[in-house]
Amino acid sequence: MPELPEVHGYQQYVNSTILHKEILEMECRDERLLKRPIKAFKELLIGNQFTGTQRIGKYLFLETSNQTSLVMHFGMTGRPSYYKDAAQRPKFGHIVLSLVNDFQFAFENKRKFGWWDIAENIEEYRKEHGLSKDARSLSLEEFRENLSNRKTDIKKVIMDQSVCAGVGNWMADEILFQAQVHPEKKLADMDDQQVSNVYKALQDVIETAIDNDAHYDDFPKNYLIHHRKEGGSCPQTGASIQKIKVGGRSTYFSPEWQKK
DNA sequence: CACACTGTTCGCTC
DNA sequence: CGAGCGAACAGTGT
Repeated sequence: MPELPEVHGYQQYVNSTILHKEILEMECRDERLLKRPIKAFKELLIGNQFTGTQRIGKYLFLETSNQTSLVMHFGMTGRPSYYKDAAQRPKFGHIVLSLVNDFQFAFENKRKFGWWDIAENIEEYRKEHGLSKDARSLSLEEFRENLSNRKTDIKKVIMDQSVCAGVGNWMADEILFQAQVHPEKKLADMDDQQVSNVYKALQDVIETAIDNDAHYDDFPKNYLIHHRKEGGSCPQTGASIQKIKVGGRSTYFSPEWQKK
């Protein structure tokens, strides 16, 4: 599930559930989800509490009372879950924190592509991991800088987390649909106006998704997402939506509407 | 059985 | 060294 808007929602969820509550225990059922020895996480978390959060792209940072942050990445199938009764532990809640108020916090991760890490300093961590500033707070000028002179398809470029952190597969398709740009268009063949159209669509799609709590059914009628399947009907032209592979990912677009 | 999936990371080539 | 590319990772759903 999680691209930028979903992780934004997870951040709100964390903020309203587990901040400022002492962590008593940590249990992890599959340590492949941990980027460091479990001992390091326990030392950081047990007896401590979360004090705030930051989100950069799809990465969520949970700050603790001693500066160092817990880093969460949800992969393709992750979400947080807060519940009281241990019997309510979700089926895929592979990592669980027990809190002082008898509530539990589970990191659900069906497909196990998500992970936890530790960051001493969030800004340094961001740079070390090649993340741009969060797409939502990126200016047009910064967006242009991050594009530099990349040679590959525009879709691959905007999905690159060092260009505009937070964009994933469906958002990239939606952005390019709104900007009327073909996903295989090369940056070198785009003029300034087209680049700024992509930037504007990027911001619009993010805000629309957040306004609607990442609930796709509520997105505007003219969004591709309602028709994002092979043979779907383009909400602008009525033409048949086409499916291709770009950068190994399924890509949907409207042939006449999105020009190469 | 084959394939798809809203993501990242690794190893390889250029 | 960096960009680009394809495969790998793991599990579930159709």
